[in-house]
Amino acid sequence: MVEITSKNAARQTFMPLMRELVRAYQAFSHYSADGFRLSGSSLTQPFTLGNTEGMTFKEIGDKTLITKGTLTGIIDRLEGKKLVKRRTDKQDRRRIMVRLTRRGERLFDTEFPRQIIWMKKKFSQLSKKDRDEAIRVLGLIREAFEAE
Amino acid sequence: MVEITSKNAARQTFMPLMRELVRAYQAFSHYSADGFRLSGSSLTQPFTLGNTEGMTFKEIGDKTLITKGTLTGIIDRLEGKKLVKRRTDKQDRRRIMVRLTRRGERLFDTEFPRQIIWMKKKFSQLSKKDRDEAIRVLGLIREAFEAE
DNA sequence: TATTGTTATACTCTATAACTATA
DNA sequence: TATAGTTATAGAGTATAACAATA
Repeated sequence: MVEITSKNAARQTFMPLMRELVRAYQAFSHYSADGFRLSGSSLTQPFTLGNTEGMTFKEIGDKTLITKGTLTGIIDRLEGKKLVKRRTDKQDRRRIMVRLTRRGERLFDTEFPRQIIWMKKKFSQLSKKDRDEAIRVLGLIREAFEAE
Repeated sequence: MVEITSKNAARQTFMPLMRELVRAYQAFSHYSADGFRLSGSSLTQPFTLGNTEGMTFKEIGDKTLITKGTLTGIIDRLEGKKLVKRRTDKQDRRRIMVRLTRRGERLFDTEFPRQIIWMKKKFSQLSKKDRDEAIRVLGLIREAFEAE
């Protein structure tokens, strides 16, 4: 049924994993609770600025893999919504610190837990053992792709 | 160090998994070989039209979770590049079949294997056992989020 | 009436290159 | 010169609502 070629061998071996990774992430991100959608690599991820003293553009970019030009626009929009504010670093005036405003913090403090509760309902369908396994193997995948 | 509240309990329990899922996917998708980038839920995923007789807009939308208005634009662009073509279904003239052109097939036949080879280099860093585990737990995650 | 796909609208994310200000 | 961030440009994905054609 299946041709035995090295091309097909590779497909058989890695396609299912690749597909499952995409599908799992897609299901996860697409059905995130509204108002706090977790898109691929954007700042809407609550992992970035919440519970920090602020970060420079450079730091945010390094962490999220967003290029600086793109980041300016994203921060502009968040600033427009009064969720973050810019502040020039006094030591090095090229640097600009970005930090949550009170309103931004309030959003993270209210919306984020709501999101968590919703996530909990979903992730609870996995056993503790399976969740630990998931964390472990996802870490391996990340390391493999981060290398170089 | 950590407050013991139900909110924090949820964070402790599910945040690491959530974070690893996002980071692993991010690393995977961001470093995909150029020219064939795998974005979140777009048709650039080789899983959609390759090796099919064509699909209707409805079918593609259901499979990729892309809404119909968005899909029209995506197909327009692919058609502009002469990678796909539209054909009205004769039985039900409301339906339009989308199918790879010869050029589209050629792209999938050449670029896709190249992508696979690159993926192989990365995924090979995981043992067979870990890859199987990854497929299994990612399937569980997908099922949890797809339910309802 | 219901379904399939299109159009119009508006917004976000994306990268790149040229630019300004600072170091 | 090098680094941090902005601006300008161009393109792609996103959803929604109103619409046309067909069933």
